[in-house]
Amino acid sequence: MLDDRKLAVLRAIVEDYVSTNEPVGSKALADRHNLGVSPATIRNDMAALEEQGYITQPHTSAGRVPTDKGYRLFVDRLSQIKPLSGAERRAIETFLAGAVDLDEIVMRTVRLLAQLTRQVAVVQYPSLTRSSVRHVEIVPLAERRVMLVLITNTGRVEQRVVDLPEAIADDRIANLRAVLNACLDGCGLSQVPETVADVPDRLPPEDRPAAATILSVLLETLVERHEEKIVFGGTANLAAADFSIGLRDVLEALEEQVVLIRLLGETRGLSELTVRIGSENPYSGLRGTSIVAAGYGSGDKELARLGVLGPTRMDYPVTMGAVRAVARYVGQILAGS
Amino acid sequence: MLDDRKLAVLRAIVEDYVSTNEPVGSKALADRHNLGVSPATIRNDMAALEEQGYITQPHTSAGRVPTDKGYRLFVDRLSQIKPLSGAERRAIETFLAGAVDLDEIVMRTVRLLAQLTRQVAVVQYPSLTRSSVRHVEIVPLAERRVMLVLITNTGRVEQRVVDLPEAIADDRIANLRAVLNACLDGCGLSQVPETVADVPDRLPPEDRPAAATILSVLLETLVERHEEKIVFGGTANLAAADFSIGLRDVLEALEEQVVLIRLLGETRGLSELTVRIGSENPYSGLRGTSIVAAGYGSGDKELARLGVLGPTRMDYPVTMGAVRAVARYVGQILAGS
DNA sequence: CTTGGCACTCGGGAACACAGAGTGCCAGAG
DNA sequence: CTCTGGCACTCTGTGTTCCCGAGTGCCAAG
Repeated sequence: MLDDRKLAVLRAIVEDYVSTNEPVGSKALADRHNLGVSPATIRNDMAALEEQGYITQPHTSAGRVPTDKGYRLFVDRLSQIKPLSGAERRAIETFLAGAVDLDEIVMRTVRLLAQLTRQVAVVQYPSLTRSSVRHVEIVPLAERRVMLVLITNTGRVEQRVVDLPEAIADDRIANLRAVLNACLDGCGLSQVPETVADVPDRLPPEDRPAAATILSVLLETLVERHEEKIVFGGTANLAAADFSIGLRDVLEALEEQVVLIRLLGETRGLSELTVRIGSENPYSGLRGTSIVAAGYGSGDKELARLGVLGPTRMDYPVTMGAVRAVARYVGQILAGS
Repeated sequence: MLDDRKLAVLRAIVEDYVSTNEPVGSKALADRHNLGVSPATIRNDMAALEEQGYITQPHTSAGRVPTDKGYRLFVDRLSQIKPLSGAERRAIETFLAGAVDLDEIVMRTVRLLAQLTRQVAVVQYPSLTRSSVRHVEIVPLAERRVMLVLITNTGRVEQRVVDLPEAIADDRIANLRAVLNACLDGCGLSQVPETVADVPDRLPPEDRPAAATILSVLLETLVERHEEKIVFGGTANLAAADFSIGLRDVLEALEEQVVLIRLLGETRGLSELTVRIGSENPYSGLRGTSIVAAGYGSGDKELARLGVLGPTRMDYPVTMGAVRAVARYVGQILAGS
């Protein structure tokens, strides 16, 4: 069906189109890449490629442009992920190393990705469901009010103010805190509901109402925040890319947490790249945009995902290299802190 | 200089231009507003207004468009802030009331403002410098590692991991925590540096190295975070507004925390509105955009600022009404939590 | 299978004309 | 002195036409 030369032609078309943003014709191809054949031959190959839906022409007398299917083939079989330069790697490292807490790690990662790829960067906070408890703190604020602070092993901190049904002395709070921590230390967040079930039984009866209130807030926190937190940046790069049409749709999609999460896609292997090209992606407002995403995590556990979004016409090898590298570094930083 | 009719003409020009987005001519004005005079008279007035720099014409044979100076006069003397409808007020209230923590309050406020005004919303987190300490927590994580958590009266929580120079027992940490809280409870954050100066003296000598480390991190946190946290949303509204040119600049400005903070401007009275029109604002990339901002706070203390950014050609009375209302409600919510 | 030749198509830019909105100015009326 | 109607003038934006050139598809020959 597709012999080697046709594939070479497709690759050349994608590369040229990405770099020039103009439909590429047979003559230009023959000139710029030395394929060793004449424009006429290339035309025949192009006709075949078009026949099979890998490329298309915007209008009769124009050059060819890759279709989503064409990009897909390019990404799957015709390109190699381009590793970052040494300077870039070092830049990543130093830039991320300066972060002092999780918020800052995530914020810097967004900036980094956006700058590196000149695209819109999207980073998901380390998932609560896949984290575990590092510490639970109960801080008395007033006689009948405490603050519940949950610290996870990924450095994420959730806090919630709780109004208690009755006053409770500080030492009893200390006891409650001790019991809770004894139960939950290192416990995966998804196991928390089962694990705390027997906490009230270990407490003196008079503390149980307060404990019940606190526990219910704790569980609520886990449920509500199940909807993951996600952050993006680099939208200025959108304006530079030329898809003036649809820009509004893209911005809207970005502000919808839910859409954004679905965009990052499902997990495959850790730091395995997911590429969604144009119409492949689940949201109609994003025709014309592609997503390159990867999971990141510490050790071998994937904690969340990150990626970039840009025009279908993007430099996939470079972008994929950048996303993969950043995902790895973020994982390392997270493991180290 | 400017008699009443000329002012009425200016007002009419602003209103028409805002609603139609097209240069407005003398005939259209005479038709739509019953000023009681003929187009010719209006033309004379317009000539005077142009002479003095309140309006301008894009090209010779077009209608007039307000200048920044014209909008300024309009805002200062010709318009009344438009209060929100009852339905809108209720919507705000219920929407904000559902928030469980500070992050969520801020996030919802951004959405609310963006939706209400159909503009880009910008919200600053309650300032650290103007908050006070509600509680300091020191959580042991490992033998030589603790997490320092600082909770402010505005619900803001800062946390930082600290590596200690030497191991320290839990009960000694508890003591340190007690001393710290005793000193700092209710202390304004700006007073913290002086207040903690004598903490080491109250501790047994063997705890002082650890305490010194922890204190220095605490102070660092205050300094670093002096650069305030700020959040924006509703950028999709930018694409709808028609200033395709310069959109890139606007997006870039929005991603610069520093610029953003300066944009919100300085404090005047609480929930006093600040309006910056086009060239009045300090950042050159934002020619063509105006900012409407207000301070918000609980009680009578201004904690931070919020506002919206949109094209100079915006509906000031409505926008100002919305910003003012949201600022007030946020203040209330914050005071109540 | 490849290649050069050739006729054909179509988008986009240049040149041009034209209608319409809007202006400035002036002279006359109140 | 102020307002008004009339009038000539000046633009921009739009539609039309025309033509160039890039690029194609097809064909016949190597």
